[in-house]
Amino acid sequence: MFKVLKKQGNARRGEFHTVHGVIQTPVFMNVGTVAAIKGALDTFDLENIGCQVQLSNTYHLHLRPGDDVVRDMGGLHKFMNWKHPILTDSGGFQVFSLSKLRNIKEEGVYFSSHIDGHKIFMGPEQSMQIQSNLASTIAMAFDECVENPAPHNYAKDSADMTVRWLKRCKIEMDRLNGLDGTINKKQMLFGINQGSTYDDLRIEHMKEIAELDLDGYAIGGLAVGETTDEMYRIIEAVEPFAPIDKPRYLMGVGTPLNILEAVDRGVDFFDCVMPSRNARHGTIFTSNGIVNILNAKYERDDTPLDPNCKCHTCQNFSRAYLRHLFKAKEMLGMRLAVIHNLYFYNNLMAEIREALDSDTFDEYKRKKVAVLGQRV
RNA sequence: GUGGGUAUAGCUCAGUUGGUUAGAGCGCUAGUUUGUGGCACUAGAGGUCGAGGGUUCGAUUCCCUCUAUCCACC
Repeated sequence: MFKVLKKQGNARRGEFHTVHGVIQTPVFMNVGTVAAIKGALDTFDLENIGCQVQLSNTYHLHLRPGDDVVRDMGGLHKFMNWKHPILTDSGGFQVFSLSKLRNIKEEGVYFSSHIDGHKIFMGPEQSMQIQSNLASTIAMAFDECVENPAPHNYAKDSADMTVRWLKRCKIEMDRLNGLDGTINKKQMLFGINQGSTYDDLRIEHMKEIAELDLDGYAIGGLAVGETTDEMYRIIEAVEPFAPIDKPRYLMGVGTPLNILEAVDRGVDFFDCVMPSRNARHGTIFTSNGIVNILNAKYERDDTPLDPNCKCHTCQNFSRAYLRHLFKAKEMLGMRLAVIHNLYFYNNLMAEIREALDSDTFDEYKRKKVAVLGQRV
């Protein structure tokens, strides 16, 4: 159940109630594709960072260790010792991003494993069954993610099929939630809006899936080749047609700036690999802008990554030490950088929520936008 | 001491049968990263080719001397 506590313009401050606890929104979900946050973080680290929701991946966990293994171990929560909500991505995007040889049909997608190349079939029913075995809090619908730019007719056919797939997902999820052996019988389902960069397709698609009374609505197929302005325009076009009493989730986005702009346009949920991937490559987000910790100028810099940050890394270690760890390719460097970047993202969301609570979001956003893209 | 080898980018080495602006890998410098194939990708800087002399229209390349260094032998 989703409750909007406050609104400022289109920006929403809300609460999403789940069997695994309440999610305060707007929220950033930390990406742990294979039931692990890359950079050697465990779930205790995530608690300290202030992470509310973790995202894991249907496709990856199906391949390894196998969703049947996770089910037999009591589901993802027990398996990785995480008590809070987990959202599982459906595998639709991975088919699009990982597999070059894929054959998309009405029944589902035929493609080959990125690990050993063996043939795999996944359709809406398979995706729901796997996610039910994983027993996540929220399951995502199985969709086709179209790369931008795409021809209008291809985008329309794809969006139409994604609606048909979504209906099959809902039927299968309802069936699975009713089975005796199901671990999480209250597993929720989010639908995914598609339609490439075409306002008419996006709006028509959103209207159709809004009728299905799902637990939440995602906007997918963005940040996959279109410009940032197009992305904002699509969000604006679709927002009026998304149910107001359900959370909106912008999939795979984005930079801190993207998140501020999307919150301002009515989005509640986010996830992105950017804080963790960039951290592993030495790009650090700070309250003063972006730091590339590999830069020579930090060789003898005794200050923390971000002087205003309260994370474990900034409280205890210097830029000079972090740079050394990265140069030496020590795992610890990645770990400390990931801890910081994830803290930064989660803290950004906490500040956004506070600003919305105190009706100062506009002012907060204006201040942040001026600084976030800069290099330190 | 004798004989032989080597000397080219910060490092390890290619190369030129003598011919425009001398290459690679690593390192270095900077940039990129958006529902994550675990450490990726893109670009850039950097060399009077050990020193001196000779042959030649022209030498990093051929010859001589020196220096450094490695190996073997005494």
